[in-house]
Amino acid sequence: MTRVLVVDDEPSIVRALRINLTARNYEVSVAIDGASGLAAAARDRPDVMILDLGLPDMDGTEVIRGVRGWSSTPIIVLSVWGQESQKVAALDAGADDYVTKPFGMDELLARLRAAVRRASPAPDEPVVKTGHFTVDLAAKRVIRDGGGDISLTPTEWQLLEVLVRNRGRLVTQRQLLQEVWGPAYETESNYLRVYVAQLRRKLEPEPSKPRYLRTEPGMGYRFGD
Amino acid sequence: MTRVLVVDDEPSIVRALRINLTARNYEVSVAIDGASGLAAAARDRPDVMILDLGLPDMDGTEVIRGVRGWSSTPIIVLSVWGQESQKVAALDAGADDYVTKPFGMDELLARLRAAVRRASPAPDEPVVKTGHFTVDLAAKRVIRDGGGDISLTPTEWQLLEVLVRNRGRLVTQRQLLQEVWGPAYETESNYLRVYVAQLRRKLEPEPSKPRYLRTEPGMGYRFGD
DNA sequence: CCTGGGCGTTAAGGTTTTATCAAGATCACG
DNA sequence: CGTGATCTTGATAAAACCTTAACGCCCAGG
Repeated sequence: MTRVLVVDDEPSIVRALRINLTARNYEVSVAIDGASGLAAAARDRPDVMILDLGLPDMDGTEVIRGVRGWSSTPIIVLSVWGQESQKVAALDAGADDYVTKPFGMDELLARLRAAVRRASPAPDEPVVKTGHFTVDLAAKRVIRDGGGDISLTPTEWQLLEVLVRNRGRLVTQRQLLQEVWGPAYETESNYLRVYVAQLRRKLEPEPSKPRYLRTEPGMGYRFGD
Repeated sequence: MTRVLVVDDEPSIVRALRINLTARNYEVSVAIDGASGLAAAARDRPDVMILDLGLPDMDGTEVIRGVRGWSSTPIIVLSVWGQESQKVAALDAGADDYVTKPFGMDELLARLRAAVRRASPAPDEPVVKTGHFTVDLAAKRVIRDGGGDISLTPTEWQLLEVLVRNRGRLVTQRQLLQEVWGPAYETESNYLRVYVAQLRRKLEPEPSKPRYLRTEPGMGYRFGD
């Protein structure tokens, strides 16, 4: 289910969006100012954001920059008609699209679909096989060779997913922490050690001699066979 | 240089776009109907397309679908005001953005920049091959010809990275020390000797007769084959 | 022939980073 | 409200890494 974060302080707009989006099977969360919008983006990891530029507490482009610092989640911006320069500033700050109020719900929904579609360009090989187990990204399953599911906790799964999507490539500790725990946890590298160890215990044939979940000391981890 | 394909049959718009885009250092090509637009897209491989929906020969969404069949080049659509359903159809067909005529050139340019930025996440050419090994900057990996990873420590990587990014060029000791250890270490040329030696031991077929990591006495080092 | 500077090599010490374990806190669910 | 699973946090031992210093080589210049 696609998760949408709406950042807007006008109750009528929030209400309209919530109803329409929920009816179309989006999962909607709402923030009513910039600061809580940034917090919500970090916490909820929405698949797409709808952001009103006329927020009470901070400039819309600041919010965009705040999110763009660590995430490439698509951002669709809302603003009143005629603010040409604002449009330009928002797009240059990293917004993906722009809708003028009052807007037609159909248009907004179409732009939303377009944004989400653009953002997910990875319909590639959702199944990765190694010599000892198979990871099915789409089905969220790990199957041991010779049969038998390996069950992972949500955090373990997220971590494995990031590594597998970048298989062969080194993923820095920062990036892992950011993508799994959020930008506020960039320095909590202990979490990584604990969870990498758990994954190794579940996946590796010899957990003390990791073959698939490899450590690159001082840099990060790498999934590879 | 970014290549833009404009598909529009209104001479005044074509002229305005050509002037403005050329002035901003885009390379502009033009087609005046849908059929030649599709042909031009296939032939020129533009980095981004600007497409007017009101073409004489075919429906705009058909053009979009035609391009989307084989390419993910960003498409920005132009159309007259008020055709709400047309917007929706175009976005759903695979357009990336939508601008209503009459439009402000600033806005169009901003949307163009946003579209190009989204589409090109990889500006680098991060793989360098020599006769004995391959350096993949993005994956932070060195692979020996004949298979087998060579693992490097963080400092070794940084040093190798600076040299490889400047391959063929002489890099002074100062520059290396500054980029790897920081400006305070400009004179610690002993560090360089230690780490260059380590890299040679790991990479060179004959470490005592360096072929890829060459010393330029009194000056610095050079990566080359 | 001697001397000194630049470079290559090596290895020990100290520091930082990582693996592993275990217990307390928190969350989800009935 | 209780229970089990999951997540956080801290401690400790092991491993990897960086720094530093010493020594030898080569070559140019005195």
